[in-house]
Formats: sequence, C-alpha cells, structure tokens
Amino acid sequence: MGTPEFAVPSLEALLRSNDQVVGVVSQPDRPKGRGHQLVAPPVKRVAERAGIPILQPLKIRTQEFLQALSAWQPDLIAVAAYGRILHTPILRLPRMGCVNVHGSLLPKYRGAAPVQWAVINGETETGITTMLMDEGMDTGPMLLQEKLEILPDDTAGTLAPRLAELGGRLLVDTIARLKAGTLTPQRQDDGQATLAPLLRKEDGLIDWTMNATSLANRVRGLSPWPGAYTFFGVERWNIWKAIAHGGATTEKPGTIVTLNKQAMLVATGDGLLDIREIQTANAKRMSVSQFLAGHRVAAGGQLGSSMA
RNA sequence: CGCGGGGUGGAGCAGCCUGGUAGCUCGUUGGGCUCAUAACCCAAAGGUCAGAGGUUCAAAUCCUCUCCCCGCAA
Repeated sequence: MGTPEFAVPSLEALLRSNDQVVGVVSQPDRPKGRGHQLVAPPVKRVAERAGIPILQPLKIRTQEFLQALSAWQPDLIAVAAYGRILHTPILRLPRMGCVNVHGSLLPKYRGAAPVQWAVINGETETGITTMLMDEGMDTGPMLLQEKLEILPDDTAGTLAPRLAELGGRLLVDTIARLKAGTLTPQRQDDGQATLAPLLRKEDGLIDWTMNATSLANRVRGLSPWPGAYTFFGVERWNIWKAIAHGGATTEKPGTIVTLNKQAMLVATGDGLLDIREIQTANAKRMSVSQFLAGHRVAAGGQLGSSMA
C-alpha cells in the first residue's frame, strides 16, 4: 500500500525481490494541475506497468474493501506513505502483519511529513525505520533502522528520493529477515517521540521574526512543497533558496536591507537572510540576480504578510 | 469546460490600453582606467516581437485560431 513518489522505490524493490506482490493499494486518482485532469498516483502507474492488480478505495473502512483485500490472501502488507490510517481489521488481516516504511529515525518525527520536518529543524541526519504497524500514528515496534546524512544543501525535495531508495532496500531486507525469524521487534521509547504533522499551505508563510538560520532551514524543508513564501505589497514571492548570514541588524524584521546586482539581504529576528532563488506569480523560479535584472525593488522595502 | 498571468537580442523585464524609428537592467565581445577586481568608463555585436491567418497606408501593439510556459485552486 502506497501512493506518492516516496513509495515507488519500495514497490520496485518488492517487485525485484523473491516475494510475490499479489496486489497494490493506492489512493484514488485525483484531479491535479490546470484543467482538473485526473492523475494517477505514482505507485499506481508502476503497478500498472508491472501488471499488478490495483485497488483504489475511496474509503478503507468498508466491508467491500476488506473483502477485496483478504481475497488476495496476503502474508504481509507493506505500507509506504499510503496516506490513510489503517484500522485494526486490516492490521490483523495478514499473517505476518503490516510493515511500514517510515522516513525518519523513529521515535522521532512520527507523522505524515517526517522528511520535511527533519530539514526544517536543521537536523544533520535522518533515516528510515521499518516497523510493525499498530493502531497508533507510527507508534509500532521497530524492526530495522538505517541512518542517512542530510547535506547542507538538501531540501525536502532532494532528500526524499535518497530516503525512498533506502526505504526500498530496508523494506526488502526487513521482510527477508522477518521470514527468517531473525528480527526482534523493538518498542519505541515514547518519551523520545516527536511529531511531524502534515504540512499545510499556510505553513509556508515566512515569519520574519524568526532567526535567519531557522528561516533558511525552513525554506529548504518546505521545498518543493508547500514552498516558503512572503509578500511584497500584494505581490507574492516564493522563496526557494536562502542562506543565513550572521550579523546584527537594527532594521525591522522583513526589511530589505541590502540590494545589489547579486543579492538581496533581508532582516530577520536575528541575522540576515540572503535570498538566492525566488519566484513570483506567473514566473518561473529564478536566481535573485536574474530577478533583480527585470524588477525594480528598492532597499528598505518591507516583506511580510499580505495584510501588512 | 475550475480561475488567472505570460511568451519581446543569451538572462530578466518595459513597450501593447490610446497602431507609426526595438527600449531598460544585466550578460557577451573589443577597448580604456586601476596595484587589482565580480568595480568604473567607452564602444560593438546580437531581435522573422512564440506560430498562422485577418483588419489597416502601416501591427510587438487591434481581431481569430494554434503551440508552449507559469501562478492559484484542488
């Protein structure tokens, strides 16, 4: 069971493994992009190409779905970023249980957006944890865990594929060792647990009173979705890349302090944020030097919320 | 039929409403200045104004269609 790009390597790894994939469950096709075109989730596309039966229930807590699932007679259900909470009847369906591939070093970053939050919080390492699922949100006993370095330039978008690949390897490894009986599930230390809740569009609005380092990490963690943004007057600016500079400033947070052909420095609660890559409505993302070539922006300008 | 914006020398933009000499900030090339420079000064090259059709004495500009790109919303 899985839906987005993150789950694809896991499915592919299973398809390459010795185990048989009897079926794939993915979220329904959703209207996406301009024109409201229905788009199949990435996992579904891979499954189609591999000729694997696919289920895309609108609701999973139904008798119909449960019956369809049990008809496949799965020994084990592997779950990677499916996007729904599985309830007890499903968890108990497979003989060997449900194994989840989670994009963090549990018990840290339980929840829907572990990759993003790890970057937002400026972590220098994260990883993959496989676990036996229970009713809670990523609370089940852990099976295998492997670390992965977060590079200084990593965004959620560049980190996720590496984690996903690692996830695929770890999943196959986990299943093999489960079958061999050489794994001992390990309880999570709930006291160490942190949460990584689903991000919303609003989480992308930059709060200039934060310090520059936090903001730079936030920009990385929110890329490519939902994207960090701020307002210049009524104009919305998406900030795709920014670097934190130390140095005190007496300017009000959000003030454009320095402006030349190459750079735009903005005052924050602590330090300066050097905006490197920007995108305005109707335009592509571009380097700040490109942006400044065609847009008249004066030092002293205020960035902030649209209401300000 | 979800809403909207855009395609103008290599990059980013203005010009379009109110048709009439292709403009700005850079980049590139050559020259100059300087101990030196991504700085400064001078000069040059580089454009079928996305494409097709139409209106007009005249179209980047007005009308129609096509292609491509982007934001919002989901």
